[in-house]
Amino acid sequence: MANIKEIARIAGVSVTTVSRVLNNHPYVSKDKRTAVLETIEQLNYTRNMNAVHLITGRTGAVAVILPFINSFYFSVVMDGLAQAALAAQYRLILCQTNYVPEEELKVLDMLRNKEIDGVIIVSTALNPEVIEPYTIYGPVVTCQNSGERQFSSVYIEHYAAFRHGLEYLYSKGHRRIGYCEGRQNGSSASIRQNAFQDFLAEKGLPFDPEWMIFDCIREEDGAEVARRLLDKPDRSGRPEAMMISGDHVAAGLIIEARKHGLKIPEDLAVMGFDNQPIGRLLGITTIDNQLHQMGEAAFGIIHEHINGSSLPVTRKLEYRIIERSTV
Amino acid sequence: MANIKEIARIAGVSVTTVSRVLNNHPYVSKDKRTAVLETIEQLNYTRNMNAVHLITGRTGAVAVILPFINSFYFSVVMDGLAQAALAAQYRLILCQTNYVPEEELKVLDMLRNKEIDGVIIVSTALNPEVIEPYTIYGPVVTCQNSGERQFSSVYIEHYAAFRHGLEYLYSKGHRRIGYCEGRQNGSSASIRQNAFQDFLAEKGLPFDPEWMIFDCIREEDGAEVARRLLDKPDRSGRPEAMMISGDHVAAGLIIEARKHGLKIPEDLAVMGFDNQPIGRLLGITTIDNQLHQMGEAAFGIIHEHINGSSLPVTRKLEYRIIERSTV
DNA sequence: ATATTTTATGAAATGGATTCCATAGCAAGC
DNA sequence: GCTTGCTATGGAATCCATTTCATAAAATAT
Repeated sequence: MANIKEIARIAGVSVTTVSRVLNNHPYVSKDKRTAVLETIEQLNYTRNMNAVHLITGRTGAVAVILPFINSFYFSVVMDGLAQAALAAQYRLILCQTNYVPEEELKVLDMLRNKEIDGVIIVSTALNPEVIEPYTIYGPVVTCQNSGERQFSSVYIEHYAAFRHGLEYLYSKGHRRIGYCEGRQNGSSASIRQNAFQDFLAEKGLPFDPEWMIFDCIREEDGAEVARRLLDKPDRSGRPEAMMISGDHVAAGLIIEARKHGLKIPEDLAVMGFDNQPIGRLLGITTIDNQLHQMGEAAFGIIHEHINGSSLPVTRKLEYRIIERSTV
Repeated sequence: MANIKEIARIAGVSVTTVSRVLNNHPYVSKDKRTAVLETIEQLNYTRNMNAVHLITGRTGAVAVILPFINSFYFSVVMDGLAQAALAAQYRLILCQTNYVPEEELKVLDMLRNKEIDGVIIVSTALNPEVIEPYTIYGPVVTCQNSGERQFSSVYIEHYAAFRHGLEYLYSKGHRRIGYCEGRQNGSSASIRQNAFQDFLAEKGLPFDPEWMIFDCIREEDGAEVARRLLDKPDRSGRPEAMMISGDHVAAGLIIEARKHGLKIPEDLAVMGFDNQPIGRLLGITTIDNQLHQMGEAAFGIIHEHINGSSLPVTRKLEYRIIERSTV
């Protein structure tokens, strides 16, 4: 109802003065300031932020693109983002896109439309070259390695991390190694797959396509893998060790395998990924990849971009193996 | 750069006509329409949504208040919300508040400021009477039962659901029943606590304050509870059954208890809550409380409110016991 | 006493779209 | 031949706050 003009009229000052009071600018006399504040109080006035956004060209909001929030990986990254955004007094628009490219493009269009100040892409179905042109409208930060681009990124070196895990299995004497992955396509998944295949090739280890299993998303998928491996009557037809991206999937596999009397790690070694609480509980040896820090860093970078720094940044995060008892 | 005025000038029409084209209004001749569309294409024009928000008084965005996203409960509800919002072409602003009242009030102020069209409160530290006055600025929906209020809510009947679980334990012959809860305060937690105490009193069952354990948030807390219970040398000093709000906590307890040689459910029956994937994996008997549907319903209600329906709605969701093998 | 800086204030332009209201041509109805 | 209704179009008001520019008084410096 009430607007700045009315406040000005009633307080007997100009709209400029009201705006100054609102924004804590100096050069407002004490009496006028109190007059304005009193009128604001009386009329229960607050500014219409849409008008502010229009004139300032800023909204104090950043969009976050991810496929779904209901997964350990994304909810931890999101928590890191949200924590940082809260501290910086920024708003996050959660754009859960289900990996639908059109939806993701709509979000990038929000940047053109000036609805948001920046976009953080946690995971996307879009190719980097599709994203790049949007950077002229505002800062974009990805949480995936997207090569040499005009936008910033924060990521863990999946290739190195995964190889490191494989080296660890190797050092423990394991030679027949299998591998479970989530979605087969997807940038980090294919990087991990390369790491896996390169490693086997370099070490001259046996490669059995049946030991490379995709679409392991949920706990139950891990259990299913256990059943499938146990189906093999011949023990030598089974891997000795499994590298599994996602501790929850590893947990499913372990619990199911134990049900069938398998000893972990004696009969089957299991190496997880993501350092999830369930992994800690079950004593799963895993690779911590600092998801929370990734979120924090991604927000930090976009925040800097919004406040002027225009050069793209590439930040690699550390990973480390957490030795527990499943290898 | 380019605005509607410039498009109008170059296309040789009025701004009104451009606006009509933009909004698919009828009464625009074919040639003018194409002229406008071509000019838009040429100048790579998109509208400034902040101007649209200002004049229309709508933003197409809804804020979601919750303490943290990184937990099963909240991420599932959020997923439900996000799914519904995507379908309705709405944006969700994730306001992770850490249960800090000032932050929550800031979000409600966004409603006053017209930055958002509505607020969905998944969980809050604020009392309903503090929230109520904000409903004059726009629709508010809570995911907690907040009594007779001027705003809508969607919730499961925690009291009934919890009692139902207790009845189930009772029907299986358990008499010495313990209870694990997350935060001690918090509306649904205290409702559950009442249900627990009322039930014991009515059935004349033994109540030991040591069997009522709070601050069980994480898996590890459940493991800690197991250790504490096992410390009791005397078996009759231990409960026969535990009612645990949160399957992940139940999982922690079960895994730790089994490590110490306890048989579940023979030595200790465990009933979970929330129907989480980990519960399914471990065969935990639990209560499903339709969290995803809660999110969907909450969005549905706020969407209806935004589109006119002003009467507050109260929607109760069904719950059901999922019988597995820990009771 | 004069020149300069600091403080205080407001008018008007700006950001960019939507929509009410007015006007007019043209077709159909009686 | 006259009224009513539909299609098409534009002018101007509206939404509301920020900021530049101009002006003037007061305070400080020379």
